[in-house]
Formats: sequence, structure tokens, C-alpha cells
Amino acid sequence: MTDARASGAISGESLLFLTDEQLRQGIEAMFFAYRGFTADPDRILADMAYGRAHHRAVHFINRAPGTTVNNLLNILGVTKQSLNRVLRTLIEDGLVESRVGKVDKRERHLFLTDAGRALEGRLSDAQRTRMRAAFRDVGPEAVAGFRKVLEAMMDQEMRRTYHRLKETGA
Amino acid sequence: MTDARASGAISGESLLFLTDEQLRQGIEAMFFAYRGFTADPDRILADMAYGRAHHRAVHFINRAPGTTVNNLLNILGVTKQSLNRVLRTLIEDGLVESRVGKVDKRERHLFLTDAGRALEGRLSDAQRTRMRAAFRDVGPEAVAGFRKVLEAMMDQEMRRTYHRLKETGA
DNA sequence: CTAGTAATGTCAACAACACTGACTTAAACT
DNA sequence: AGTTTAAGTCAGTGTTGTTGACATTACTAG
Repeated sequence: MTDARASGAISGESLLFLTDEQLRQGIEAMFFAYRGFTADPDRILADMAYGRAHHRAVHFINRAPGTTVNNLLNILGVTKQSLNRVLRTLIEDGLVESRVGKVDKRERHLFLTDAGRALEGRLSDAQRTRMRAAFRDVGPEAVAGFRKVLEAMMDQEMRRTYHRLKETGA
Repeated sequence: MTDARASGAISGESLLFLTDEQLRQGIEAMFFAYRGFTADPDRILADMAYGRAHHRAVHFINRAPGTTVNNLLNILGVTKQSLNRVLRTLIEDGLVESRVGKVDKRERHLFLTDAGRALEGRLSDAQRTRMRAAFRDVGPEAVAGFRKVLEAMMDQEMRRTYHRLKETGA
């Protein structure tokens, strides 16, 4: 149907990686890999009353300590009602601390407690272990390509967020 | 070539792609990229009474026409109750056809109808367009690396499924 | 100072999508 | 004949997302 070779003067070999079949394999690779990507932390969370949303919140609070609720909302891309439900349980359970802003008292700055950091560590370790193994298997050049493609697939806004976080942590 | 086996003294530069910071960036890249990856089909599905689960079902039925329910269950990695809910609406709405097996009459073989193929096309086009742009931006070598890392991140079972599908469609 | 806006939190209702557990039907296998 | 397999169903539950409406508090502009 929409095969790239059908569109005229394409040399054939040079753009083989852009055929519909190649793209479909890329799509399926994303689907199966994302399952693996989330599988390990999911197993840890299954025992608790927490889910993937809690993991994400804890991850980004750890990554950017003192972040405001609004900022976290932008990073996670969910509604405040949805985030609040998660945040409330994390605060009640003593994993996250919410401090009133000093400059702007409307803002709440979020921090992990010791217990929060402990959970974050467990989840991150599980996820990093898998990624480390994958990275080691394929070598640095493949890893560089992986990162390039993922970045190119993001929405512009998320790409900016991704870079901002990268600078923070580096 | 950057040989990863610096057996003994880790030089610092050679294994930079395996630092926790690099791994964390990889994790965040996966998170943000997956959002972009699903964003376009999600927008199309939002108007209908369908969601991501319908997309996945339609994708893999199109990919492997005549697949049995059990096979689809394994590919998607959900329970039969969960799949059945989705499949039932797709069949009711005339997007999927379920035919009794000729060899084994217990089995149901799944096919897309014309309407089903039409929807699959819309969803695939949206997703492929983004991936094509990303692939084109970064070039074939980065794409090869991307595929390598994703494959290395899958569970063994999913890797086999992924390869089986690849052979089918190539 | 007052009016407006911004940041946060909350209540309620709802939908999508996953799960477990129990059970049925029909067909195939042993 | 008895067991297993493939598929489908019913009921209940949990997580995570959504709208919409509303309250509180605090900053900001006129």
C-alpha cells in the first residue's frame, strides 16, 4: 500500500529503514520493550497499594526535589485531580513531604522522606538493572542511537522537559 | 570499536553509557517517548468509544490475520476477560470477524473486516508518520541502535513473539 | 485597597482497562 | 468415558485517567 518504494525515485537500499515494514517493526519493538521496561517495578508495586502512577511521582520528585505541584503536573502530563489522588496517599503514608513555599506561599514544594527514598531506590534499581543489561549487551553506539530516536519521537514540549531534567542531574 | 569489556580497571570514559545518570536518562527518555508514541492514535480514538486496548487488538489482528484468541492473548499479555471485552465490541461494531476453526472447531480465527482495516489504517498512519519523521531525522545507524536496545529490553518470551511477527511480515 | 488571577486542594461522577475467581459450553484428546 | 483445552461469560474490584464545579489562600496589577 503505502510502501516507500512506490513513491517514485527512491534508490531502494538507502532508505530501507523507512519502509512501512521497518516502521511497523519499530512500533512493535516499542510496544514489547515498554512492557519489559515497566515489568520489574510493577512487580514490586503489586504487593503494595501503589501502582505505576505512584512510581512516576516518586521518580520525578526524587529527580527534582522541591519541585512544585504545578511543575510535576507538567512533567507527568495528567490532571491535578489525578495527581492529587496519588500525592495524597504518598503524603499520608509518609513517603512524600509537602512544604509551603517560602517565596510564594501558594506553592507546595515536594520532597521524598527517607521512606520515600527507600522505595524510590528499590523501584529504580529494578528498572536500571534491566536497562543496564540491555545497554551492556548492545554497546555504546547502539545506546546513542536509541536515545536519539526516542528524543526525536517526543513531543516538543516533552523534549524540553527532558532536557531540563538532564541538565539538573548531570 | 569501544569494547565494553575493560576487564578490571574501568577507565571512566569507556563505560560512561552505563553510569546511573545515563541509565536514568534512558528511563526518562522511554517515558517521554512512549507518550509521544501513543499520542496520535489516542487522539483519533478519543472521539470514538474505543481506547488503546482496541488499537492494540486491531493492530495485531491486522498483522497476523486468522490468529486465534489464545495467540492474541499471548501477544497482548492480558487476561481473556480483558481481551474479550474489547473483542466483543469490535465484533459487534463490525470491525472484526470471528470464524470457527476448520481444523479445530474450538478455536476462533480473527480477521479484520473492511471497516476494521480502515480504522487500522488511520491509526497506523498516525503512528507511522511520527516514527518515520523520527527515523528520518536520526538516520539508519541510530535506528539500528534503537532497535537493538529495545530488543534487549524485552522479556525473552516477548522477544520470541517479536521475532515471529517479524518473519511473518517481512 | 480592590479586583482579578494563580496555585492548590477537594468532591463527585464517570470511563477505560486491567485483575481475580467461578462457571459454562463445545470440542478434542487419551 | 473421562480429562483437558479454547473460548466465552458474569460478577466484583482496583488503578488511573477524565470533566466539571467549587473553596481557599496568596500573589499581582490597577
